[in-house]
Amino acid sequence: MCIERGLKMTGQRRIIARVLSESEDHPDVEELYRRAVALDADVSIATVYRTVRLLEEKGIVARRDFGEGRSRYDPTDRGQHHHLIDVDTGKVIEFEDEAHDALARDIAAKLGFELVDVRLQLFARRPEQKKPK
Amino acid sequence: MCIERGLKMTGQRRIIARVLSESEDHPDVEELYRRAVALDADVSIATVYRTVRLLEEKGIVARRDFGEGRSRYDPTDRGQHHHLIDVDTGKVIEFEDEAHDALARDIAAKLGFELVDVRLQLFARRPEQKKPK
DNA sequence: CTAATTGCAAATCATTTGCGCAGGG
DNA sequence: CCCTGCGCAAATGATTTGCAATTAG
Repeated sequence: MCIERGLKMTGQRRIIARVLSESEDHPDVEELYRRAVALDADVSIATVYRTVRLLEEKGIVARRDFGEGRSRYDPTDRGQHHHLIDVDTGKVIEFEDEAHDALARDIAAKLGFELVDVRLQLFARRPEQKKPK
Repeated sequence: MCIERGLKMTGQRRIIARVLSESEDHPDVEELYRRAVALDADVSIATVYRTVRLLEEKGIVARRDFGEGRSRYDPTDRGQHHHLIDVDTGKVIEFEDEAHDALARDIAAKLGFELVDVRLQLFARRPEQKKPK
């Protein structure tokens, strides 16, 4: 899936790549490290950082920043998508929206630009359950 | 403009508030500190951090994160707006878009949520001037 | 065999915080 | 006068990096 990109396929890279491709959520490096160690103890957190950076440069994973001070990652093979963050639970929901992407392209064009990438994050809450403060 | 919020109006806060309200761009703390010192030497970077956090909690400034690893700030009296980042120059352009905000509300509603906040960033480039690599 | 990769620990970077002192109300 | 806010320097937390040992191709 990512072997033929000029990277040596080492044991730790294999593990980290697997952890990433199997993840359905948006783990941070600490979490990736935990999962990797659970599969094979021979990984250091430094290698996770290095690998994740490498995969990001190669376009295999996307780095996300939800304003928590650390980065989260997810494989790009899930397709271009955006995020809705439940402000009460912190849960992240992915979604795609054709109409939105088209609108984004239009907005950029109107400003005289050609769109390269869009980052959209919706912070929201479930309406019914009023949080007692 | 922000005095009656239960904050003591000290000299350094006055300076930092002025620097912020006069800024047309999105300075980071380091930059705010530089500008503040230029007006009045009696400010420490720690105070800039403290003040900026305070003003953010009070809703007087907005914290932005353009994925550079540090936060940038701008006064909220400029209104709710989004950002287009020129990927070649790093320049940030602000814009508003009614249609987009409505669409965002719709998307959240469709997912069963009530929108609290939207963060939209367009990464784009000017089409004509091809950057020589 | 040789360059790429790893682990570890030390180094960075942005940001926060403890503490004794100063100043606003 | 009292409590809040300040400067300083040390503490934190995430991420990066130098270096010597290890390994993929």
